[in-house]
Amino acid sequence: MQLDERKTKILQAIIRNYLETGEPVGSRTISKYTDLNLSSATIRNEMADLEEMGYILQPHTSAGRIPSDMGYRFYVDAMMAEKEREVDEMKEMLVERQDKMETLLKQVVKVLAQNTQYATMISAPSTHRNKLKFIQLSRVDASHILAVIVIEGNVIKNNILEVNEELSDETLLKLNILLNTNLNGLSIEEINLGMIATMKQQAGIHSDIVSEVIDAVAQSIKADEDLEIYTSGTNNIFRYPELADQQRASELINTFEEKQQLTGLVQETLLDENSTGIQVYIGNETPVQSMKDCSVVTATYELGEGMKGTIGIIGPKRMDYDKVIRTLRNLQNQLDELYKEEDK
Amino acid sequence: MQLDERKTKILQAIIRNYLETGEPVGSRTISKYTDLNLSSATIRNEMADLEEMGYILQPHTSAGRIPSDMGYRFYVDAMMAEKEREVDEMKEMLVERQDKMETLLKQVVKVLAQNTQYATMISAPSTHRNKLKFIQLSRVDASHILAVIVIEGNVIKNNILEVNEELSDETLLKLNILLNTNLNGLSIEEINLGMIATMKQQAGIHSDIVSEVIDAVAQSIKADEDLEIYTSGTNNIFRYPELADQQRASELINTFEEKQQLTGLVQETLLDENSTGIQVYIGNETPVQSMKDCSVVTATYELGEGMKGTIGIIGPKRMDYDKVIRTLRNLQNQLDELYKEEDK
DNA sequence: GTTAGCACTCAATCAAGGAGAGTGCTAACA
DNA sequence: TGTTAGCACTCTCCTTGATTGAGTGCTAAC
Repeated sequence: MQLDERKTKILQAIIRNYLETGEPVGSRTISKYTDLNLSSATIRNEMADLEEMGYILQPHTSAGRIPSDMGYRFYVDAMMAEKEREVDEMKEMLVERQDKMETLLKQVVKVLAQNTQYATMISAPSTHRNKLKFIQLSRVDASHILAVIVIEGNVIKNNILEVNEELSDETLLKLNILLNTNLNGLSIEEINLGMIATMKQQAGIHSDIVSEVIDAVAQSIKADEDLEIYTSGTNNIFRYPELADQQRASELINTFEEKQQLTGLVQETLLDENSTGIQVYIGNETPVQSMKDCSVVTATYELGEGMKGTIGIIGPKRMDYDKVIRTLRNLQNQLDELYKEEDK
Repeated sequence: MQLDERKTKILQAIIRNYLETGEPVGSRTISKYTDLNLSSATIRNEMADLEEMGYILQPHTSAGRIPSDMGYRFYVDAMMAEKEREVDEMKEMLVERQDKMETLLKQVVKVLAQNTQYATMISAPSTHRNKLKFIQLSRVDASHILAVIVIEGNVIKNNILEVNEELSDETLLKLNILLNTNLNGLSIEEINLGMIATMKQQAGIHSDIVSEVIDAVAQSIKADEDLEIYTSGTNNIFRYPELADQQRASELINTFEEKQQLTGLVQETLLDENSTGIQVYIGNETPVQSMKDCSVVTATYELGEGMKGTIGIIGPKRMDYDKVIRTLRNLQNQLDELYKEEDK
């Protein structure tokens, strides 16, 4: 059987109606809702076909129909193919320029949650393709030195190292110069064993510290990478009865609190990236188990080359895909601009 | 009317039973549960008295009794007065020594939630009585310098400052020495205007930067102070039917996500501190509106003098007060030890 | 191919009727 | 005088059955 034009229209009408109401939609409703001028009986026949084809389903024998995951998928694909809509609203909402990445991300995710009324998340831009801007070792007290690592985009990491011997000021200065001249401007991947060997040699008796620092650099970047995720609007799930029962709500809330459960989503997103950077996961398509009754829309954002992060919106399957996608596009642009400004 | 010994025993029996079951408890249950050897009829008479006195109440005419807020209060006060119980379990759970305060706090709050099966929160120790350990300015690029501020307890704050003119290495070095010699070992309050004036004078043409740095120090410490709160186990509220309905759950979860709503709790706790540092808020006693159907147990912890933070456990009114308080005492001790170790 | 009509199904709602838990009160007992 | 047994009463909860209404599938007519 084929999805002819009439079937498509009916399917879309069903989905759109369901998105609004959250209730199963019957043949009579469609008969009046669309401008097809068909009787409910005809619609019923078509609906039976659509059900057989797997686009819609009945919660129980004498209820209306609701979209299946496959139905949503069809709807979303059709919509994504449409040309982009104009973007304007929400333009000013974002903030003055922010030094602190963390504050910026928290603000973004909050605004987004308020705007969409769904639960939202954002991952800090991954740094591992990024260039080291600056390293600084300082003595904190007799047995500890502080390593401050600044990465392009002004992301700052701190690390306290324990040392056995007390280091003199000159030694520290030397080490600082050594580290900076050798490593600045390099990405994490570009630091290879050969370089490390050379540096250790140059460091003489303090070669231990060199390797400790490099370990720290690698480690501290890796460590946070999969954890820096901010969320907002978790309690929006209670707006949607189909997600609000205790079992589901509890699991979802747990996922949002234990943020490392969200890393799967981030990874998946960065993996199967498409041209727009926007993806839609419906129901079981999502990589996070607890969201199997939700839809998830993700967008990749870029803060200069290589600095990619993920934004996610989590809501019911009957999410307002249109609005969500528009909002995310918009946000992508804004973040892009923000970066350019900062760079000036 | 007076609370004689028998009434007290009956009241405690009622509360204890209710803590376990969460169901209203009837006279027959108490008649068998206690070793008083009284018939249910006698218990009924006493219960009528207790109700009149306000310690218990009936959800509806022919249900058993449940404790009122006042009843809980009586129970908790009586319990707190008892001598401390022995502490042992959970001893090893805490961690190897942690450099990063943040990681430590996150771990603590998580372990606590798993242990108690309630929702938990912890506030980072307030720093404003604390001593500056170390300041370091570094040039990041032509127009930005990075100020790293380390405070006793190895709390690290970063701050990027914009400068108009490019600063030479020598200038930076001079400024670093100036700042450190003048400010190290001082608490935020001890930095007064006279000192700042002297420093500015010594800094000559770079006096702008001195004030900017000091501003940054003050600001960055203040800024985080009321926001660094970590939570865990939010979804534990679903274990308790009396908290799990949508309205309440949604509000609570929102409170836990918008952590600044919890600052009220922290402030309150630090304010009406008692000798043990442990407080119990029952129902409407809690300073956070959304928790009016919960009980909140808070503990003040100290990481060296002046570094005080708050731990909170939020659960239903029929919380296992005994266990919670024991656990918190335990934790206080452990954190205390941890600090001493770190100081060595 | 479309539509009207009818029989059928099922969830949701409501009222009625018990069952069960628990109470208050009274009268008897030690 | 304090305690207890017993009984009538109250109220929630659960079950049951009837009703309603939305929606369907099928068939026959247009």
